Amino acid sequence: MGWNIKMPDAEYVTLGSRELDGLVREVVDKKKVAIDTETDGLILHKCRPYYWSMCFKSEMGRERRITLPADTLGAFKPAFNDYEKKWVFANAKFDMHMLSNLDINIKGLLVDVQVMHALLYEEQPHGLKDIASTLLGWKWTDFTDTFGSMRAGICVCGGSKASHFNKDGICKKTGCAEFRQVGPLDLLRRAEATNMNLLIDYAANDAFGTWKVFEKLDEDLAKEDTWSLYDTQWPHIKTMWDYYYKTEMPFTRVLFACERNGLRVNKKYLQDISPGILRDMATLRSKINELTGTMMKTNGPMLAEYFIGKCGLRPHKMTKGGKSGVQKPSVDEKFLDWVATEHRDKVYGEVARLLCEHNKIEKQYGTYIEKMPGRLDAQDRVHPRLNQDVARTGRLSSSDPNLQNVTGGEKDLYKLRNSFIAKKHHKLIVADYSQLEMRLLAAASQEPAMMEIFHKNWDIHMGNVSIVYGIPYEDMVEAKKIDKAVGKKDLPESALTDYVKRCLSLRGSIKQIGFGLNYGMKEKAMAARIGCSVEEAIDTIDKYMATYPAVRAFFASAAEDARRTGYAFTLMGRRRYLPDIIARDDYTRFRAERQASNMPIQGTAAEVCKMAMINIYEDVELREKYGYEMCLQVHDEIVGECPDEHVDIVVPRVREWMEHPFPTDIGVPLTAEIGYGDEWGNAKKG
DNA sequence: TACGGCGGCGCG
DNA sequence: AAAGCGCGCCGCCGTA
Repeated sequence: MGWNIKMPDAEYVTLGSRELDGLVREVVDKKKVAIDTETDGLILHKCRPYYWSMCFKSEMGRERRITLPADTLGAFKPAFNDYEKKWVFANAKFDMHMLSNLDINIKGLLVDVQVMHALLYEEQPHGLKDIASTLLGWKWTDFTDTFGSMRAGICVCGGSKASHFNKDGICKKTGCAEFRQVGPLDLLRRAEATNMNLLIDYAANDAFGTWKVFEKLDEDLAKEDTWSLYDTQWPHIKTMWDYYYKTEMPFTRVLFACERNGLRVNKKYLQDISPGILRDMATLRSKINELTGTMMKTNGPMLAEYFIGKCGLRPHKMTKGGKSGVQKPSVDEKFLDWVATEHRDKVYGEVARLLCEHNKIEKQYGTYIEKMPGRLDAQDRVHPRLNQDVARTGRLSSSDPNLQNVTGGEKDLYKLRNSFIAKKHHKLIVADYSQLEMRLLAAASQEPAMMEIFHKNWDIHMGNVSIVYGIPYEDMVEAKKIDKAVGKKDLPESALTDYVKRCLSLRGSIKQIGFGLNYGMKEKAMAARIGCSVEEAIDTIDKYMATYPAVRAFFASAAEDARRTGYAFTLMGRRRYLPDIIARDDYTRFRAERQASNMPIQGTAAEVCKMAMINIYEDVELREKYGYEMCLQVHDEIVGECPDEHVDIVVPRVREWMEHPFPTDIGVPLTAEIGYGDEWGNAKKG
């Protein structure tokens, strides 16, 4: 098996066996137990464990490594109900879902070795097999290698004894043509029938590996000091061990609750808007075919051939070239937009416009109309995963589906955000931080002038313009009002005087500067973004930096510190190692520098939202008395659901936790805007 | 036929 | 040669 250590024999304990009662008693007494499940699939809301395994240190100081059938789980309820016990998992939320689907609900603390690993080795993969192999030098075969491929078909008539299909889809054994895709369950059944010992051994490996990896990571976290911008403010978080157990471990339970709740989807709404979208796409497609005289694919290399080869346009940039390394002209939205405006009177200008429109609709249709119904549970709720060990900055990521990139605002042509709704007699509570990253920039740099803007509760971009250019803040506010009124046709165009226009344009450009700096943008890119000359961009940046010298110093020291220490860090002391910061290659090094200046801001913003969510979750009354349940986080936004009658109590309470995520002040006020409504897209601020 | 890479684009 | 941080997913294409 590739093991180079002495491993305890795998035990197998079944329901009704003589050993079971003794084992339950022993587990009840344990402070820490590693467990893992073997399930019939990966779907969070419906798959179930068929076997499970555990590992813990017995009285003799020796690890026990045990596989059990799922029907034994009920016997361990006394252990699962212990609030103090630490349950060690690899990918805890997944196993929690599987157990929960059998109505087994673990009350104790959820320790996840993958999350622990992500804190120390954020640049590496965090799967259990990867961790075990890099930390301990252990390897064992994965599920597919042990039990066979899931790709082959399986015969329905064959029952639990799996029979493979030939290439024509006919069962080799019976000639039966009725088949379905092989799932993990089929493989487990096959293993049961053919080699039960292998199954027992394999299942026990995962729990044992989890346990050994846990022991190592637990020690290593304690050796790792946090280095925080504000370390004196949290004397109780001295090491990464402290950080893990006080922050990430409780957060896992919060995320599990979010995933478990999911969001309700209005299936009928999706059905209703589907035909119209299909019609729009078909219309666009036929127009494109007509104009180009071909059955043109709407994306892919054919586009380059058409615009560059056939129409003779000059490409803006080239693609990377893939495996073959053949670079082709890039046909992205920017290019299509350019063609559509520069050549609007030509046939291909119109084609570009139509392609642009079509491709956006196609993407949204595929993602949110076509695939969504298959993801829903019996209550029409979708359960996106909220991954705690993916983003190197410490942010969450969302997948299956990703609800952190649902189209919104103007681009949401078919109001897809409104397909996410509250359940009956409930409202969605949508809470947003305002200008979180800009506030954290002010706090991290301790720039007094910028902090002052937030203390006065000014709009940061208008405040920046006001200070950098000496324009009275009131004028900026007035300009924005006029702009809004003209937009609504309450005022004539003539109300937009040159002065008002100047105020508005300065706000726009300084806003881009603010974002650009966070991303480590250089003046050239800034100029392109703002739509001004490079000289003007340099001038604006200079003015900005002269006004906020501490901000300049902050960005400079972010890169310098990373060069000296090898890593960038956040307010709570999470690190991101950046070996490329000393790369000889300029492009590589510059990228590391941009990452170094972005990490403290983006990473700290992630921590702010994380702490807020923990606070909200641990405010038990919110849940148990007022029925508030969290559903989703979109980086600086927390989406929850609560009964209609409790909205007035829940909203200010959620706001309070968001605005005070830490036990101490960070020197800049944080503010959250909270809206509620029946649909995600319509949650009105109130 | 399945998979991985890539281009492109959605969000913060 | 390249100069915008962090993600995930779609369709397409080349590959085995």
